[in-house]
Amino acid sequence: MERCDGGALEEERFHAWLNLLQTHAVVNSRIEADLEAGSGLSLAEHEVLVRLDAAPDHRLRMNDLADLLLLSKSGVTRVVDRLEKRGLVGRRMCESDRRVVYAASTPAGGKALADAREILASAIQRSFSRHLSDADVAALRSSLRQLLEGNGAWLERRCSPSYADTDPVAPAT
Amino acid sequence: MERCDGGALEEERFHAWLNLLQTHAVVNSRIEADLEAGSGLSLAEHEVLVRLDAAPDHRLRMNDLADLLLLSKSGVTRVVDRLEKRGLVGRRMCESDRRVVYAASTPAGGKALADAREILASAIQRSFSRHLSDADVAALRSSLRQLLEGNGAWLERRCSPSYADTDPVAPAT
DNA sequence: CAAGATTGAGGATTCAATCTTT
DNA sequence: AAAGATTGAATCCTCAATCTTG
Repeated sequence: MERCDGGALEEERFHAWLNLLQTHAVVNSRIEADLEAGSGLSLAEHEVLVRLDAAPDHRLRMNDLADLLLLSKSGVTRVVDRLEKRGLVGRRMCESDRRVVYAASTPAGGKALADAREILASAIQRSFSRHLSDADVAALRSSLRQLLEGNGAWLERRCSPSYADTDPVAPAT
Repeated sequence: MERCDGGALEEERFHAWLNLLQTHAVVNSRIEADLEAGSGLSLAEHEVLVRLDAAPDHRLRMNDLADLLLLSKSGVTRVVDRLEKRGLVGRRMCESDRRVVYAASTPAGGKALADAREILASAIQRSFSRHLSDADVAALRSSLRQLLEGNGAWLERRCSPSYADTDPVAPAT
């Protein structure tokens, strides 16, 4: 607690939190703008394509997609609606349990993702990576990971989509 | 470019960015939920009150408020609308230039802010500060600040509202 | 009844257009 | 015409209610 110095430490942390807010707002909006301008995909749409691409058979149940995306279930329904209208994903029924719907990546979706990859990589480079040293990145990830763990939000599969070839654990369904 | 190792470094940074996204989403939603439950204020509304409270005469032009808040001008108009309906801020005309409108904190707004302070402090403590060491906080702030500077978004006054007593520069109008 | 998914309603935000004042 | 502020339309998101299937 703040018993040591009457609030200065608390201040320091309050500002650190403000910085996190600001940084996210600035970096994210720039990256999303670059991605959208270059590929026509929002970050949310892009992440759907990433997750589907990473999944076995390039498909996922809507529910599982919602867990991965940190988005409400209805939010996922809507993102998938938009992508489906554009032909980038499709819906497929499950034979064994007719309640579930699979979202599946289409060839066009795979191509859109491939096209977006370079664009996103250079956007991240421009607005994020370029400004940090290797040590910064390592320390940042460590702190961010502590925060995720501390808030009960650390799921390995959430944080390591197939963008990484390094896949230490099997993608458990 | 990624000429060093064929992509592993790039991967590392891509994941660091994903972690930033996730951490912001998780930490922020928890803190905002706590604040909203305890004080009825959203983070955006709270920040308006903070900025007005920090300003000379407890008032700011709508335009300046928009700069500070990292929100569009119309967004500010709407937040102020909501707060005005609840009596927490008021609008005042400027005599010398009748185009400008001041948003001014009311006594009720000051009280709401005072009430919210403890709630927000403990929310930040619970979902953020508690999980980081002093060294973590220092390193995190350093990295985040580099990112802000690198993206041309570092404005001292933006990142140090009057929550801090330390006010090195005069709040230029 | 519980689980998976969708739909409807409502909130918050942004862009472009508008209005007023300089 | 330019600056300050607001408004309208559109988008995206969430919550609660609903529908279907197990």
